[in-house]
Amino acid sequence: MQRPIKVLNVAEKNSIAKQVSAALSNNAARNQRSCSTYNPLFFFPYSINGQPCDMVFTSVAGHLMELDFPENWRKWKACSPVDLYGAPVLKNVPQDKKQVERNLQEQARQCQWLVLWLDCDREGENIAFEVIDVCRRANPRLLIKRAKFSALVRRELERSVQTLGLPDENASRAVDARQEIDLRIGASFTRFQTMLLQDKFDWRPGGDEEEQRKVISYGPCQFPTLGLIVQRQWEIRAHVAEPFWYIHVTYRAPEGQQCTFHWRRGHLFDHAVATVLYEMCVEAPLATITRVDARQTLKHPPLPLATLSLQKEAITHLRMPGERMMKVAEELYQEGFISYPRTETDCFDPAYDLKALVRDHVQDARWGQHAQRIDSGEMWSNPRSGGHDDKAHPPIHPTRWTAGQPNWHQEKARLYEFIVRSFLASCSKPAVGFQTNIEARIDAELFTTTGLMVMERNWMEVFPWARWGGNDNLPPFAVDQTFMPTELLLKEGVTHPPPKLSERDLIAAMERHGIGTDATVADHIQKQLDRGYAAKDAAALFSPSPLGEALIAGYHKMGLSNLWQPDLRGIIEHNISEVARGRRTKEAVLEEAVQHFRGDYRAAALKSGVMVEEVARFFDLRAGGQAQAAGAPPSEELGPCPSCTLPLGLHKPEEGTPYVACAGAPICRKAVYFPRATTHADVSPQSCAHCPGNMRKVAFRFRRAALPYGYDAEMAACVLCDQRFQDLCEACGTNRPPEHSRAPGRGAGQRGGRAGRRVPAAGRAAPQRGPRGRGGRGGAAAAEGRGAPRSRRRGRDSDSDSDDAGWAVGPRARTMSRGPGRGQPHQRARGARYGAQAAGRYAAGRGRRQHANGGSLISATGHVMGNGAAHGACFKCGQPGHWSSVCPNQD
DNA sequence: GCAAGGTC
Repeated sequence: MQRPIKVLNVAEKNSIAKQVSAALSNNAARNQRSCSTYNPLFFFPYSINGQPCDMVFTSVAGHLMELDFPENWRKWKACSPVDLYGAPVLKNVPQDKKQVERNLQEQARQCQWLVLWLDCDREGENIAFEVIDVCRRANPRLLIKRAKFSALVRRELERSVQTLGLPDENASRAVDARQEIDLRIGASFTRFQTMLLQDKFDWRPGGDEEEQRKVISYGPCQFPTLGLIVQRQWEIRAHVAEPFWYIHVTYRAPEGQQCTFHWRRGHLFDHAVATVLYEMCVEAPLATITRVDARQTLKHPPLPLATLSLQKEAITHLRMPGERMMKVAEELYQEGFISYPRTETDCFDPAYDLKALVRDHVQDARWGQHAQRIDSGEMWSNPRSGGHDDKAHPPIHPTRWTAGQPNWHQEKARLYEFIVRSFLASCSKPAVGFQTNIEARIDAELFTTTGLMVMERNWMEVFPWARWGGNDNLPPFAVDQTFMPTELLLKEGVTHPPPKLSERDLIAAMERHGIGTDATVADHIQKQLDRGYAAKDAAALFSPSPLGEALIAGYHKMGLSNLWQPDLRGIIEHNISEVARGRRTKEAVLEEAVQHFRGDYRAAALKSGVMVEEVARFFDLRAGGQAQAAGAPPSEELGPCPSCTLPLGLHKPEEGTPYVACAGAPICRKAVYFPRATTHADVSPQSCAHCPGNMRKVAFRFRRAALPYGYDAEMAACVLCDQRFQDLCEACGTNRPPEHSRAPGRGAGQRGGRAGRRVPAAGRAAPQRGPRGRGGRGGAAAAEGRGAPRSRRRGRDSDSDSDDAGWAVGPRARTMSRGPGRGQPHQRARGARYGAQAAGRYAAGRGRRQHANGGSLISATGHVMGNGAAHGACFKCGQPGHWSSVCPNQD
């Protein structure tokens, strides 16, 4: 008989230690308190590959160590912030984790093996090495093993413990790199901003000294988050309302049923064209039904809840901010009513006994009946899978039934109810409806209407927040039937700016850009409010504070927008992922990052006057602050353009001559554009095809919703005649269905000079306009007069600094507007950001004169063709697989 | 007085 060895097992948190111990010991583990309050010990015998073991299971509570500068570098005035890029950093166990450390060391001394059961992600791997470090100091002879598990179910845990491996050093080193980058840039820019601005301005007139002192923090998650809020504010401000027209048709049947028809063209921005089409309808108003399509349709229940989806739902349905929701969920979890609330998993393990969980709720007065129907199988349907699994936690679900606890506050009861109902809904059958789509023709115009009858509500019965319904009083139509419309009107509408960001939108945007993790997204949002960078109004919509906007505008004017653009975090993540994959060393990535951000820091410090000037637009200088501010250089004097040596800022040539484009650098990356256009690109002599004027660039971001397929967010329009260069469908004048661009004969490129009007792909030089530039009459106005910020998500081109291409904002910056592999761009432009129905409200893009621009191409289908590139076909050569801006078939 | 990421 072999003598048992002692094995120390460490999990990331107590709940995992408890579950794994229970699973491996058949609920026979002996529980004992340790010197660490939240990390008890569990003892049980076990056998690993035939080797008898005395298992001791305990836990840490997240990271055991913290990265910081040595004491003498922590004093703010001890060094220049730029020195923090070269300062040493230390990893230490902070005071509040000393108990955890002691517990580990006490146990490690008595054990031969150390088995690491930390979460199977990068951070978990890093914590594993922290645990190793601490335990090895107490017992250098420890044998180190790593348990990898993909679910906390017995079979999987048993498999895991019999196939122990080694911890992944690369993953851990990636986290070390992330921590160091975050610390260095966070600390240096926080000190920079704070020491530059803190005492210079009267932040709260009349406030005492304590109120005046505020930390103006910078963080690689904080600032991209703030950037999203500010960017939206600028987009709202830049919106130009434009009227549009549409034909409105209603019909009321003699039996009383009624419906409203929607024009297939949506709406037109050309009043003349809309009027002509309308008059044609009025002259032959009898409508003919051309299509009746009726079918059963399903509405699926919600996916199992992960942290971010729960946050988004709680905000929408319970009006509970994400950060608050996490606190309440934490309480529910601590009391054992719900599962672990920080999870990315949105699919249940098939081995999970969901019916048992449901059965727990049949006694409830509110949802018991529905639970009963699920349990009996009548309502049961396997929960859908969202396709995400963090391999450590199940989706958020109730773990214990309660009718409510006397000490519960209202929010807690509501959140519990939401989680229970959501869980029951996810285990229920989909709702069934009967949808009828009708198409009618009046003259040559097509109109559609839809009716929906909900036949079975199913999951919606237990989930009162769900809405599904439509016109259930549709007149009975048959193909070829004719009717006289009750109303046939030409109505006018107007485009609206995008709404302010809601917390839900903000979370979604952060998720999309990889800013923060599921556990920290809400914290980063809360930090915007705590730091006074943004405010939330009564409708829970975010807008930047003057300080928040000034900070972003300041970096923007310095040409350092990469410090706040949403890609920042994604780029850091991308680089450290290379370390985790073993493709690059931690040292190389760190060195590159330090160089890059030190460069940005120096640039920011050199132009600090720009920041002071920006803040001075919103806040009064304090007594004594004047002198410093007066010495700051005005923002127009930013030094020479790195590409052409012309002074940055507005370069004004002789009267009557066109503005000079910077040869070889059509987009001057270091220049700024807000609030005054000052890039050389803005004053480049792009000439109008219709008049001898120069074109101006206009912000089109929020007009994209109505733009035809594949247009860039930025487009050019002539200052003098305001022609915008777009190819639009003259026949329908609206967003074209996919078949338009598939038709032969496509080729907007056949229109001369097209390439010159398009914004070049990031990282490529823009095609220079040739001798078409005629005169500069519009140039001055173009450059000076357009204060509206352009929505340029380009940042710095990837060739901006040859030594740090990996840290520059490259083509990723464009993925929101389009990008291979991210879905159909047109669909996303319309739907992804605001929802398909809402898209029309923001639609503007097509100038009213769009149809006057002649020279359009009529395809075989009678439609004017535009850029097919959005469908994967190049608009220049018509071939799929590449963008027109990188067309290999044409120059 | 700085970050972000774990967790309580």
